[in-house]
Amino acid sequence: MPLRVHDTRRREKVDFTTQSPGRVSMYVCGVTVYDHCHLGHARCYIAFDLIHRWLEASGYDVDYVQNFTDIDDKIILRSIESGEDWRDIVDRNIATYFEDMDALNILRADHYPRCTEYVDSMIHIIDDLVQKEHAYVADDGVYFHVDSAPEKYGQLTGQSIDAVRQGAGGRVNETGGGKRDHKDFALWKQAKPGEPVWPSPWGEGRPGWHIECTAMSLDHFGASFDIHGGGHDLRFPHHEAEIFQSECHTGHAPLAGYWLHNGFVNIDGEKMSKSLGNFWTIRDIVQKVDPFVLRLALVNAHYRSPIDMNEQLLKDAQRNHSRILQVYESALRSAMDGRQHALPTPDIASSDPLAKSLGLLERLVEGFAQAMDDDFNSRDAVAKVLAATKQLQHLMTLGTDDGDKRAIGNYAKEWLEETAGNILGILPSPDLLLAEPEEDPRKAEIADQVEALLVERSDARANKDWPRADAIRDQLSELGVVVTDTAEGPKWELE
RNA sequence: GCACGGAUAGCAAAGCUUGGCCAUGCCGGGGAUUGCAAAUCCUCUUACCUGGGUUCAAAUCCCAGUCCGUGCUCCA
Repeated sequence: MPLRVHDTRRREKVDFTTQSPGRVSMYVCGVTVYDHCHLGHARCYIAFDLIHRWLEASGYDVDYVQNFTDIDDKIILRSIESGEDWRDIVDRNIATYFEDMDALNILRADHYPRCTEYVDSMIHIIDDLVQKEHAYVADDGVYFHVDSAPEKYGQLTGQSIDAVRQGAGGRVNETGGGKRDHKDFALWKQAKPGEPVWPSPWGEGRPGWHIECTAMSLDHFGASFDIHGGGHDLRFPHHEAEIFQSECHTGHAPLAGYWLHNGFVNIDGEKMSKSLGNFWTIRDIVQKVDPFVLRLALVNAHYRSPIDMNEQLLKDAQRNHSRILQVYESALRSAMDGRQHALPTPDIASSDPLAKSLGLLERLVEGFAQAMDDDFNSRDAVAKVLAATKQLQHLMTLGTDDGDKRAIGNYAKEWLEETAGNILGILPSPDLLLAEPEEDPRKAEIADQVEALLVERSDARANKDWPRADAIRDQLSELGVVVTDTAEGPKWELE
């Protein structure tokens, strides 16, 4: 069953093959570290984390590079505003980046290059582009001349040069600075007073935004690599600029075998932006929402579709997540005791309910793999896991003795760990799950009072005095206590 | 304006490349269980934007149209 991926450049799903058998080189554009990460970053890096995990699970050795843009206008602006050294801003935000990504259970990439470490190679590439007359030197920097390679235009957006000229309207003439043409973009920016600078053949200055990814991908992978990823917004101009720079510099095309772009996150139907006041940072959200629940909510959509974040979505994710955890927890518990038997061969047509149930679960795990192989369709994969939780719950009722129970528990545990755990990344560690939850101090305060009322209520119930029993429950409810009657007797929780 | 993507049940959202079966979860209906609740289990109803076409058969393919989102400027 071949893996198929949607390539932005070809605009269709195609079979996935790598340049070097069994190995995948993957470059994903990282963050500009001028501030905390937001929900959109979470979506992007969870999407590529899933791709990373699935490729590894499929037997590929993945070399995953994700950069940090650690010098740019916004960082300089922050530094001027706050008086803090730009290097301190950058270091601090990189540290919080890793904290946020760890909280979301995102596995580390193999390399996290920073663009300021690559200024020399950027200068070398720019110099080469000037030599080859793909770039020109102006008063205020060096620019890439797009008309020097018109055949490369519009590869990711499908736009022709003429179309852009039309669409840009009045802006076409406002080339600004030393740019000869509206379409051209900066490779090197001459320093303004007070800005951080690096020496170059064109005077002191700093690199333009696009050139860093060219330098870093070239350094790690050479002229061509398998997957280039990033947010949907980066297709143009950033990724098209990379195509120009890299392919004109190396003479090798295409730069990347597959271009993957994740869809955006909206909040309550509106674009997330600071001006609308609906800007969610990852740190803020994980205060309110379990990071695993957030991860499930984001994974529960195809990575290319836009996703609308709202209360209902999180509520659904919360519910689904706790159902999965319930099953996982009971699997862990029954896997612990008793001696293990061999389970029957899974057979969907069998009259043995155990063999049949196992057969259905085998089918679901195959469905999970098919979903992930189909352009990393995590939405469908989640559906398979949810369908499996019911089946696993049913399976665990089928054990007739301890040996069965343990074998079934182990089977359920492995089923979930293979899919929800290792791939979707939404299972907490077993230790964490089985640990006794910390007692709420507010609970201890009223415990005696509640226990006394519960005893009274049990007496009332024993005497079939239902009005009295319900009155006590109402009384408890006023204390903020919810009572549920279970087979082991009444239990209570704070609301 | 140009480009890219989308329109599926009350809601969210897969499936469309390779036409024929079935998404999935929530909500709602019915039932089991329960003194009643909660939880759990069983079960059911409700769909493929519109109009044409192709076909034994269309959510899926073709043609035309409508509506929506995003990009074209720093953005994951």
